[in-house]
Amino acid sequence: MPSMAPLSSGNKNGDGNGNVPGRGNGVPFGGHWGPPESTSATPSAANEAVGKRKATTLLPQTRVTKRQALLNQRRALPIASVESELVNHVKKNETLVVIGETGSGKTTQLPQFLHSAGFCKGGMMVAITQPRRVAAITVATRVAEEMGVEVGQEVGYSIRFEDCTSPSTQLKYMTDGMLLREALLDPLLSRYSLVVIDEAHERTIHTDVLFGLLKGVQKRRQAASTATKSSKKKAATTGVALKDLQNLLTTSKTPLEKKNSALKLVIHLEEIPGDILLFLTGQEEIESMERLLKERASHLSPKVPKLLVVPIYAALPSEQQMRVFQPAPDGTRKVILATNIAETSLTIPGIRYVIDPGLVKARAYNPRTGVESLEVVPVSKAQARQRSGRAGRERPGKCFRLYTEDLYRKLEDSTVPEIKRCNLANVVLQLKAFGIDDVLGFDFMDKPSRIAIVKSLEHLYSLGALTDEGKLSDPIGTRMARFPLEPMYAKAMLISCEMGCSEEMLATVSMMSVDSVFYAPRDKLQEANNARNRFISADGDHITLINVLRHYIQEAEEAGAGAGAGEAEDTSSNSNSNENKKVFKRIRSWCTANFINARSLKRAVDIQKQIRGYVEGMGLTIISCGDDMLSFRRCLAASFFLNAARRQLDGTYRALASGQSVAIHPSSVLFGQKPDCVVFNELVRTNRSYIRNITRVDSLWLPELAPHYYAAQALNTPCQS
DNA sequence: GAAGGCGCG
Repeated sequence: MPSMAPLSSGNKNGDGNGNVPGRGNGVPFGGHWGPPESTSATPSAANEAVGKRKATTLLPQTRVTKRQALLNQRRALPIASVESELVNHVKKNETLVVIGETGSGKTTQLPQFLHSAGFCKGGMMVAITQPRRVAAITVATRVAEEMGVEVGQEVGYSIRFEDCTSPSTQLKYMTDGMLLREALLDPLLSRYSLVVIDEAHERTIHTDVLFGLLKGVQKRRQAASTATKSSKKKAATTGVALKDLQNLLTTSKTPLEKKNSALKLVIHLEEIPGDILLFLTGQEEIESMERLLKERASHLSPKVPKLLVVPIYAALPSEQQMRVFQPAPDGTRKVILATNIAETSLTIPGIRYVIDPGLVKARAYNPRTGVESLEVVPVSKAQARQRSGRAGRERPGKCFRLYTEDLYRKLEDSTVPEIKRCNLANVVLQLKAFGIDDVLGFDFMDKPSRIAIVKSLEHLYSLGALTDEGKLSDPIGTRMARFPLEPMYAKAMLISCEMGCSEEMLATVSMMSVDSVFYAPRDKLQEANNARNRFISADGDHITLINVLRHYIQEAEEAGAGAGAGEAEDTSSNSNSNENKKVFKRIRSWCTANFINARSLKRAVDIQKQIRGYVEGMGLTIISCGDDMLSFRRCLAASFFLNAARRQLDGTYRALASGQSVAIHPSSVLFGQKPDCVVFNELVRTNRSYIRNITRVDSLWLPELAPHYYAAQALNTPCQS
């Protein structure tokens, strides 16, 4: 897979005011500083350093002069002037919050300062966490280059499916989720002298759990040893540097008006040439805007620059995603229609104009009903700044905000931390596995609501992961916590091993753990549906997805991959041999022909392989039920009994656990069918409440297979149609 | 009757 996202902090456009204030204990996010918006930034040492870097890396040079050039660049970074001050603060304080702008050198330089200061002596490491995998890889690679070592040696990285470290590794870049997994095996994180939590302002769920956990680790390590320094945390807010950026504020109010304004703005922008980045909320909005823009652009007078409209969102197949990086032909203006993927996850060079309608689709969670939803909500001020910062990275740019200055002032300062907006079942299971029995009393930086935690405890108890005393059960709970899966899927794996269909369940949980493998653009919906019919099972989506995975692996084997599709792609990406390229190409075209998202499916294969290893590591065996899909459906009922729904007299469905009315999602193969009773994997609310990934079951199986949950309920009355 | 913001393990 090509890596998509140049690291944001790799783009050096700081304004050169490189103050890096040290702060005392426990004052995270004590302030935010940086240049005010709409101000011109003066050229600075940091900006000049960018030019030098580009020039030096392009010229063929000897290794020695290249290192010298790298060293000069390092010295020009704002953070370089405060190295000794920073190191002293780290030595003096248990916890340090470092705030500096994008490009000031926090991510790449601070770890090297710590390395020079001796924090990696005696086999100890410094961990630096990142919210995203690509960032962990690119930063580690960059730092290794600066230190003149091979990545994986003194400087390494660790992400899911890829451990690029060795016994000599001293600086270890890793995803925050990966450090959490490590903490399960080594609760004192005894191999690390320091932990640096980068991009802490993003407040991912993993970052927030780490904060609470590290606070406990500090206390226990202090108690265990007063002689050694304990772990340190660094929280970094990335200031957004705006170069000559102006904000044009209009008065649109409703999303529809904003859409029209955005449309008009793109068409009528009489600004000097430069690409436009328009933020929209989702795939559907992007697809309709794409149609509208193309239609209008075809009627434009020849005097106006032509428009090249390029969509980008996470579910788009990667070949199409790559189009945003291709420069527009001369005389053509590129217009990128993006979701918030373009906010942090990928940086598109050459953007001169950003149009920000001020809306974003955000996850919301109602703990009372257990329903997750995606709601279109106003962005926060921090998000608005982040968006405007995507323009003018290389030269002056503009951001057009489609809302009034008054509305901007009313926006929240920052986005609500993720941990307050989602289902906590997995977090609570992990905390229990860390030995934290009092989850309600856990030291969260922002505490989720009591009801959200209690609901998660109830959920885990229903799955048998907790004892009556609320402790992690053994072996069920301890085994569940070891899987990198949602608790319900982890339990499903364990049950399937007893019910003789673990091979099928392994395929199911792998497919459930990735974004939908079916790619269905609006304009080719019929074609996509026809393609899906090749795999369809009348029993529902789970078996349909198993069929997809089986066909894929068979295709890969026929293409000459030997041991399976995962192996095929692994080899092809690591090798340049023509044979592997051919295999890779054939699998790709099979995916395209079947409207299958190759990236998602590849990921499912990787997960399948990883989970298989975990199951076998527990001494359990993976066995297939062959064609006995009845057994498998019974196993689905036994596993997903909390997510069962029955058809009502009026044709709607009632979710049995919450009692709420739901409908079968149009993406389900059972859409349009009228099964009496189903189990499902997701309950999402959009215009109405939909259930997704559904299998037809017999309602009598529920009290039979989950008597502890259904014994009291009368399910033996047949549903009338 | 008609639809999937972004990540991480």
